[in-house]
Amino acid sequence: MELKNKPPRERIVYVASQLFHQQGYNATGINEIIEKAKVAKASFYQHFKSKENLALEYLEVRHKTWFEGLKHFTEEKTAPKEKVLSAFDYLEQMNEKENFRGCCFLNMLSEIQPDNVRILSVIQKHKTELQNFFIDIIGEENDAFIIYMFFEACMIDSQVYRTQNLIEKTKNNIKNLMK
Amino acid sequence: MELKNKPPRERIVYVASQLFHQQGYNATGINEIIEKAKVAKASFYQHFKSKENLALEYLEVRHKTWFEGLKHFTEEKTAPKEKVLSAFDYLEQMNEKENFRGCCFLNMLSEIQPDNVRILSVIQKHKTELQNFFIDIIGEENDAFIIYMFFEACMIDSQVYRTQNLIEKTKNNIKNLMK
Amino acid sequence: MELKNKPPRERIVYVASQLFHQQGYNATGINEIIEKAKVAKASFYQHFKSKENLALEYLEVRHKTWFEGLKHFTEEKTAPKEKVLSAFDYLEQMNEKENFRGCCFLNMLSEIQPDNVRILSVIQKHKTELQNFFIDIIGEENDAFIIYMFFEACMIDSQVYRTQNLIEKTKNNIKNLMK
Amino acid sequence: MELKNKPPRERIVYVASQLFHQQGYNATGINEIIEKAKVAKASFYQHFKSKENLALEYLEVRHKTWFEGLKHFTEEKTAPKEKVLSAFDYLEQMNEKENFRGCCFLNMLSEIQPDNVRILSVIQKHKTELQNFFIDIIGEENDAFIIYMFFEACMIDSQVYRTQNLIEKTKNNIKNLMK
DNA sequence: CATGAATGAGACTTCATTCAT
DNA sequence: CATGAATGAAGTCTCATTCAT
Repeated sequence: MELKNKPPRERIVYVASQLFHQQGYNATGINEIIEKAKVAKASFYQHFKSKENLALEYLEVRHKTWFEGLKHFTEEKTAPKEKVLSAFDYLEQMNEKENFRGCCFLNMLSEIQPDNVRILSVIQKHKTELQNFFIDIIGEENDAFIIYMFFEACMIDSQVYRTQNLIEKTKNNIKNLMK
Repeated sequence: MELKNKPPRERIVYVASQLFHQQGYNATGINEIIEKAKVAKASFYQHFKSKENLALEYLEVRHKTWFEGLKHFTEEKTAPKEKVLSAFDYLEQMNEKENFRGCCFLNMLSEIQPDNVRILSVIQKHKTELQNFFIDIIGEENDAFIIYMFFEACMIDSQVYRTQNLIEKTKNNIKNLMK
Repeated sequence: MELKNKPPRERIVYVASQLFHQQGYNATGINEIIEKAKVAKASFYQHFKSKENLALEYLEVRHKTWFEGLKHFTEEKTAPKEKVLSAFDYLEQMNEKENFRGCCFLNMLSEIQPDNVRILSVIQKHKTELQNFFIDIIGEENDAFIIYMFFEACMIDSQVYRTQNLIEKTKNNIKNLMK
Repeated sequence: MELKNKPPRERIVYVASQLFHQQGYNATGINEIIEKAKVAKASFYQHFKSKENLALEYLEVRHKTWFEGLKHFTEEKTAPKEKVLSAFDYLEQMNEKENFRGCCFLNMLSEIQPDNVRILSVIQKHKTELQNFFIDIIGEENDAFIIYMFFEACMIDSQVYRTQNLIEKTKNNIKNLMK
């Protein structure tokens, strides 16, 4: 992605997204962001009232692009079973692409304070949409929640062990479970 | 827990455990720890070479006590199904007790850098032992992994929504699935 | 020198120069520097990436001003002998002015670690320029080195005993040696 | 040198001497000393009331052993010229042996505060004895001071450039100057 | 809309020293 | 004579944010 020609605001969001996801939210300082985004400090605060506001934008953008990617991956399939399996393929691809850093919403959840409702609600919205995604595919709510749980656990497990092992196992299980 | 009469090292670990779990690792400074543990800063560094070393001890202690709690909860049951169900009861109880802060190992995982092998391996050890815990109960490995995935997902989900809803649903599912 | 109206960076360098030279490099903390320079700590680190970078600037500035002083002292003389003698006069004057603290490059040399190439090379540059200064005046290299050695030894000796005694003796010797 | 079987006090002085000379006085902490000397902290303060007292002992010991080494090097020669030349040989040998760290008395001088009379007087004593050493050999005071200045300057110069170059030049000069 | 300079508060860590045993 | 635990002060450096231009 060519940053040079993008407007400052986009550069900030892009750089921050990389850094927040790879090193964590608290471990990433404003200074590092503006330096790598080649933006003056005051310009940063012109666009974002605070670091937390940047975090919100980061999550919103991620929410959008992540689901776009997911839908792009699954839309070519028609059968529910195939759609579900390609959701797990998407997971594997993202793990490779992003170095097994897991779910950036859950990572953020680990770092925020319990009273931070603004960020928490974005995280909740994201997970609720994921649940609805599976409900839409599968139809039956309880089964959809089981797949959702597999999905969440696979995401976590691949972050813990930095492998796709459990995802592969789970795809096999799904092949047997869903007729 | 009465801190006053405990030796400084224990006070440090106890206070740090509370704070790391409730506010996160990076959000908790040495200053806050020593102030609440009523310990001089240099005393802290006499006991722990660095903050990371304290993190390691925190995770090791947590690993030990968490499994003690889990085993204490499940050992009175004999049937595998009952044992599994009480593991989820344990989860619910911990959520209440600790304000839905989720799994401290996964929270720490979100905050460390990818190259931090020391801490990562403690996290991996913990999750591997949890898998083995379910394998021991259930016998069959694939089924055990499914329960493990339910467990992980429930832990995450209750941290996201600050409710026990998914845990309750999952316990009902398990009652039907395991005959 | 009126500090109040100077920009922060100059205030820092000026105050640090005084303190480094009078108390030594390691004995002078950032806190003392910023307090006396009336500058916030973060402002300091905006201007200097580290204390060592300040040390480098300190030596560079000193290198420049010290030679300016030396040349100012000697340029009014024409005969080599007179030029050399006024170099020693300069030494005496600096001793009085700076409380017999000796050569700040040699003082720094005592404090740095052997692998600190950045600072070492500034020190070497300074001493090489001093040798060249005497070579330019005297013409013959071996004789110039003898004067250089006298100069170095006098600088050291006056720091050890806090007197100008050896300098006076040496000036007399030079009067006899150089015809 | 086998440290294990020596009494604690000797171990402290030996270790401190190495560290003070190689890394500097302020850069060497008590903790590093007692750790490498394998001595408890309180034991250290049983033997030395303060770090400064250890510094004094370090300099006193060094003063003794350094002159022993010098005399050992020069006593086999009879002619003044030869004695002087072997003093410079001693310098070269010490440079090699101690990694061109220069004169530990001058290094200490760079680190102490101007009002530290206790340490200053040890340094002065050492340099005075060196002057007397050359006076004893040469007889004539003024000539002796010239040799003393050569010696001091060579010591400094070899610390600056980490070479023996100026020492070699100076030995050649002395061969010509002293008939 | 963009900027470099400045900031108070706090980060983690080490200093030389003393105390109770 | 020896010791491990504890300490107040200070060390260097970074945090998110604001200000004047």
